[in-house]
Amino acid sequence: MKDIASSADLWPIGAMTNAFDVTARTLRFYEAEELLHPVRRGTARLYSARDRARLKLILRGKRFGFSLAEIRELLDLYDLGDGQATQLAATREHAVEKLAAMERQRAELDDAIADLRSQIGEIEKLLRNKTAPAPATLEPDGSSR
Amino acid sequence: MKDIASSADLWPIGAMTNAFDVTARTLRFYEAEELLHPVRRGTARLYSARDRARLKLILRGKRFGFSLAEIRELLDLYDLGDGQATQLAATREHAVEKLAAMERQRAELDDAIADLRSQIGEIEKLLRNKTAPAPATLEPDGSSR
DNA sequence: AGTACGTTAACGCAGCGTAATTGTGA
DNA sequence: CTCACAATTACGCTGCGTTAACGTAC
Repeated sequence: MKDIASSADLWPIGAMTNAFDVTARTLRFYEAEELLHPVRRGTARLYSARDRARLKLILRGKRFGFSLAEIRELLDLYDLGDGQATQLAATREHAVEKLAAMERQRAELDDAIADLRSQIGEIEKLLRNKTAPAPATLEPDGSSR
Repeated sequence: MKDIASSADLWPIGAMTNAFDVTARTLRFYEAEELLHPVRRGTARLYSARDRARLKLILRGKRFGFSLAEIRELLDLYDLGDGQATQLAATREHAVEKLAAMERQRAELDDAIADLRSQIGEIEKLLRNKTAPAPATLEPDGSSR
């Protein structure tokens, strides 16, 4: 019998470092932190498509400032356990909370973006009529919104 | 002559710590990091409305994970210098880049939010028909989109 | 006006806690 | 390559001892 199953899309650590531009050391570190769970063939690590998907999420999470702890929590939400209803319900709760937090974060980011946009507008205004005195920036108490 | 001008909305450090819930130590630290530039009366720090607006931006920036270095850059964009046209144009360039970066960040956050939403959908599907085996999560290569 | 006293804050530099690697020697 | 553990680096403060300036009360 051909042994197709054993090479079923499992990547060794070197392939991972090439594909994702992380060091092997870091992959082992993530494993120690329980973010990844490659299977072993003997002592060598083999990463499945699922591991690769998880790594992708990890790296994305890092890019916008989530800590590894937060990322682990997120990943756990994606790992539906054995499907016990109560367990699932708890996971759903947790996910909904996390979602709300992320949406708040996006709202703040939107505010910051809007502020920066209007600041660019101010700069361009100054550039157009290069004579006006135009002192103020940052309104005293831009306040609520 | 009444000395109205001297009390022109300048807050001592204690007022700041109360209003913003930061320690005096932290305010001094931010000053050392050139994020704030309170004026001095003698040796005492006095914070203007502009300083307060900046602090507000600093705290918001922190809330969504910007480093102090990034925040300082942002603040600098809000500080239009003496209005030299070339200088202004450079500032505008910089601001536009920063804006693009923030928009990329928001796009990634949107992706993460969408992923989490759909994951919640999956969980709820499982909760509805509590019999299905339903193994998979995290598509092998969710990829480009 | 002078002065005592309590509060508030300045200074400065070492140290701390966490997070995320990274190095090392086997 | 593996493992376990120590060391490092970056960040963001934080503690603390000491001194100085104020503000009100007498």
